[in-house]
Amino acid sequence: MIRVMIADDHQLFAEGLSQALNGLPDARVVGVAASGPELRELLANQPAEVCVVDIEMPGGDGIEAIHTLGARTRAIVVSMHAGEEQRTRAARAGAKGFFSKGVPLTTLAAAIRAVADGHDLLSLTDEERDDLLETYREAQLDPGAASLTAREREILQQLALGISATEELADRLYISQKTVKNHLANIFQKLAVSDRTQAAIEAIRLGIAKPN
Amino acid sequence: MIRVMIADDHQLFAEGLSQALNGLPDARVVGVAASGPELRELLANQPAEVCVVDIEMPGGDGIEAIHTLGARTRAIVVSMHAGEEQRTRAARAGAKGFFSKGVPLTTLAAAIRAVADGHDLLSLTDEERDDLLETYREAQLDPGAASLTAREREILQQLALGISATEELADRLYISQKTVKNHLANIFQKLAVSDRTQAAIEAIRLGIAKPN
DNA sequence: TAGAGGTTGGGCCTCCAGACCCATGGGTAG
DNA sequence: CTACCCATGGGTCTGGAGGCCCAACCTCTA
Repeated sequence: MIRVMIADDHQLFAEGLSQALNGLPDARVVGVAASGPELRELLANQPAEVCVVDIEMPGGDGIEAIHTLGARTRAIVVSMHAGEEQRTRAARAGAKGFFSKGVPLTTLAAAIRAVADGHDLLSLTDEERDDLLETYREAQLDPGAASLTAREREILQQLALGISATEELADRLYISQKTVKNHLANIFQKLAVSDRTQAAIEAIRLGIAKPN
Repeated sequence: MIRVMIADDHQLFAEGLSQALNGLPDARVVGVAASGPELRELLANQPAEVCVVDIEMPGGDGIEAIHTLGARTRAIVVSMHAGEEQRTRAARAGAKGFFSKGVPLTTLAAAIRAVADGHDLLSLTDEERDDLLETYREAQLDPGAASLTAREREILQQLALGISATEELADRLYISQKTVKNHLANIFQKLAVSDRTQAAIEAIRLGIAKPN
């Protein structure tokens, strides 16, 4: 689980991004700051692996805040305007990534994973960076969830959609009720849960069940 | 359920806001556009009650798009810079609300509910508007969820956290297992579900279980 | 003051969920 | 060719989930 902190003076953006990142199965937003100083304050009490910072913030902008982050917390800079001079400013400040706010969420998510893994996106060429991000496109699931088979995933998806009865699950998947129960038993073990209610909750949390 | 559409060329913002609004129990984002023309196209195939439009968009900005919305779909304009002249531009275009991107998410959520209810926030004084938003602060829950009692809500919260066993629920709430089962039976009826798995899913969907 | 609704419990019953065994066939990797 | 894993399915058993009925007690309100 990657702990992420967000710093942006536009609250609507910060809260939206926070919700979106929390929707990822492998990241968790642990704090939202509206300024550089507030970010430092939050980080003093709450560790985070990655920090998403807006370059344009009133009252001492994000660049200064990055300098004081320390080695444990790496920064990704986002900006409204993706100019080359802003990119170099970010790089000089020690940021590990730089993105325009026009990029898709999946790109930022991949960047967060890559940076949390120790990569410095700003030391790469555009092509190298895109290739690297591609490999981080999909969420690193929990060890338990990662070992789920395709069929088990199917069952979980249905379960998270509210299909909780064994009979209905069997009907939808065209298999016997006994097989459904066997699959569920395996799922319980892999996810370390004890019944289908907890399995459904875990499935939603892990993002296995696609919301629409 | 209020159907919301979002138009913003900053994809990161649009997707983040989309996720955040989908987190609300009484709203659902049915489309995300990156430009005015794309918004019109989406609306042609998919109705929506409220539309959140960025005023600054390349290639024919949001203002023009609002003109063509029609009576069913009402617009709320958001902007990076909350200038007075932008507000009047939005008002003249027929928008029903105007907000800086610096406002908290809850304010936008309240505005969406108010506008969906037929209010025109731009025809009010600041004070009147704030009062009105205050009354729309909390989500209008589904009829079923709305009739849940405080105790039933507590049970649901625990359930959505993964406390699925009757015994554990009873222990946490300091009541007998029988009472837990009675409460659950009432919850099932009110939410129109048939077991605790479906109840937990509904609780998460309705936002009854606070994520953290 | 009487009634309504919420919370707390009881009893009883049926049936299914989950735990623990097992076997077979198909695909894949060594 | 031989294992191994997966999907499929069987059997059995016990505990608990959910259905249905009921009753105290409390608070609030008409």
